[in-house]
Amino acid sequence: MTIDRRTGIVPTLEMVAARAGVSRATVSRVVNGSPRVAPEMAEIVNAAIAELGYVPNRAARSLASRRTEVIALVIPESTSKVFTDPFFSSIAQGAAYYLSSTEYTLSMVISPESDPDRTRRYLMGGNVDGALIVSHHSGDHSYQNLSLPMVFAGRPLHPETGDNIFYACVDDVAGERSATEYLIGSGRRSIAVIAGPQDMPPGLDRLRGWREAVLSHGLDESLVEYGDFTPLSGTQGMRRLLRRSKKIDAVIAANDQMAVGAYVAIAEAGLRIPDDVAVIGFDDDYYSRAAQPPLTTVNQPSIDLGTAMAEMLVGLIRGEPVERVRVLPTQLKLRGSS
Amino acid sequence: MTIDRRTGIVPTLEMVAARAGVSRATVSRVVNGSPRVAPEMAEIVNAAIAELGYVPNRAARSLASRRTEVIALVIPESTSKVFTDPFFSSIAQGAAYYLSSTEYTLSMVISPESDPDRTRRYLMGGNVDGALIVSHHSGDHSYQNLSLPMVFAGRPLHPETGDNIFYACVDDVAGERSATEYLIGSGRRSIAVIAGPQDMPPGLDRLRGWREAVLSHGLDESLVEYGDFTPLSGTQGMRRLLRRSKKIDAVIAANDQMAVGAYVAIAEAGLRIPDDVAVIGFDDDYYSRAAQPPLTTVNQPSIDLGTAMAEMLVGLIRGEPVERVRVLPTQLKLRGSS
DNA sequence: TTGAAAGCGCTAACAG
DNA sequence: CTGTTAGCGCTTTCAA
Repeated sequence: MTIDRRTGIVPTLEMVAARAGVSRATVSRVVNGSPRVAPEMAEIVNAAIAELGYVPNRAARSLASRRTEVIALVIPESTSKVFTDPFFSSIAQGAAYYLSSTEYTLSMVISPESDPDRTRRYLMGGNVDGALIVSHHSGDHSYQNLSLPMVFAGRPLHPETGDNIFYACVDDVAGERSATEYLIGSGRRSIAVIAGPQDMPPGLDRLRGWREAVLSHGLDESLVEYGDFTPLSGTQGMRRLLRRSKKIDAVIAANDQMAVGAYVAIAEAGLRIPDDVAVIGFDDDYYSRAAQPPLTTVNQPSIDLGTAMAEMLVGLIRGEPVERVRVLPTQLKLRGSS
Repeated sequence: MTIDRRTGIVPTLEMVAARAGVSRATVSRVVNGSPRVAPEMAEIVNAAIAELGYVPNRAARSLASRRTEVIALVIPESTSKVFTDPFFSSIAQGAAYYLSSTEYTLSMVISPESDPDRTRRYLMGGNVDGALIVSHHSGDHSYQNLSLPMVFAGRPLHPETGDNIFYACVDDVAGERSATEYLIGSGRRSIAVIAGPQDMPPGLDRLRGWREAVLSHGLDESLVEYGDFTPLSGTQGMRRLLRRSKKIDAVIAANDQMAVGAYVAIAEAGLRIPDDVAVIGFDDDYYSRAAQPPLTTVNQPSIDLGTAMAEMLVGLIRGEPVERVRVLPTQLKLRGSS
């Protein structure tokens, strides 16, 4: 027998019970894998389920159990405009993958900045069991006071306010430090940086990683210019740097887009990559691979980040012990620009 | 009063009714915007709703009304591996945006190719009111026989089988034709093509667009090589083309990645873009913008595609008349490579 | 225009 | 280990 919406022949738990000659409670137990069912009984019930093609009704189950088995992936509207940003897509992908192996379903919620209460009401209205909150690089944890299991992407901007929040993040400091150290190790001595905005954790942390590395080797730590993560700002930042110093033999940008933007300024100055100036980015997104020469960059495992977040959240919902913070390692991808 | 999960103080419709001094039925009518309520009554009820911060319980509503207000976005697992592909992300984004203005919620479903029945059961188990099906370039409509409102991305591979299916797509033929005609109009006379796989609609249609254009101008239609949409295959295809003819003064690739791959072969041959050889891609993704010189390409409105699909689906679900096919126009983006 | 009453399909005590 | 019995919170006839 097949389920047919039009004719309304959707088998119910009650029909399964009748067919198997047991009570609804028993069928429910079998469906939910309760240990308190005799194996033979379970077999009979399972046969009936298979014959009827029974599928539990989510709404009924949710209403009775007070669990929704839905997890929200909350994306602020402004960042969703750059949802094509591989970073978000990857997180969504990682989360969706992990959740598909659980009983949870991933629901995408675009949170309009104009009406954050809409999202708050949705989250608190018993629609979801928990939420994954992704806000692009901003460290904005404006949802953090809802009493709902939540896991954030990235550390909070102000660590002191985040005493009680759960998040997964990438080790930006270590990533940028090791990239810088790689440059030092390959003989570069005048290493500039095009930093990101200093009001978001990745901007701060990546700059800090560079600074730690140059300082610990006694190199110049003054070669800093700031950009806003766009390619154009990378070009402009690089122009300023080259104007300030002729000796620059390497530059690190806080993301790939700015690094690729820097290519333009380097070419304008008649310099060659990597012979005259080595370039390293951060993110390992499309830009780095499509660049000519391909960009050496710090890979951040964004799919794993999504997986980690989903794992933590499911643990939280199930009441299992969960570490408050999960820091994922980065990896330097050597390509042609360094 | 605030909703509080822990203390269980989630206001119910019944509480609103008590507070407003009316029956639950009336509250329900107000919540659902029924016209059969006296305005003054509605006002009183709305006040009570606001005071209590009442939010309807989805599960209960769904159980009683037999509607879920959930729409599935189904992504085959294999294509979700390239979910970072801007094409999918954009469709998801467009759909999510549109749906956020409706009562529907978008649920991401990754469909494991190893167990398609899992997805079928999910879709037919009363979990969703409809589905958006995205399968990368494949024209695979294996879900097309489910009796559930569905809208596909892209035309079916075999048009005759798709008699009764709804889909939105981009006009690949016209897009590639106009790109080719642009090249002809700017004086190019030996226009080669790096075509995509011929077992998926975009591969077929884009090649056809090129062919229509060159034929209608009496130009050589033999300069065809095939790739698999990867940059490497673009490089290889271009090498073969250049080996076959020294006169090639333009090449069109079926996507941006192959076009950027072609850059490499063109450089190897000591030729310059666009002076010696003009290059045009298709998609307008990151590759085209990051390329040096920036790639002229055919933009496909993939966000709009997602919006269109969602719109069609909601129409279907509501029982409104909906056109079976929606074809979105492409746009030639002139950049530095042509 | 409003209210009363009967479920929607399932879970979860509580008995047995 | 299995069945009985209440609901979960809302919509929806049907009367009034």
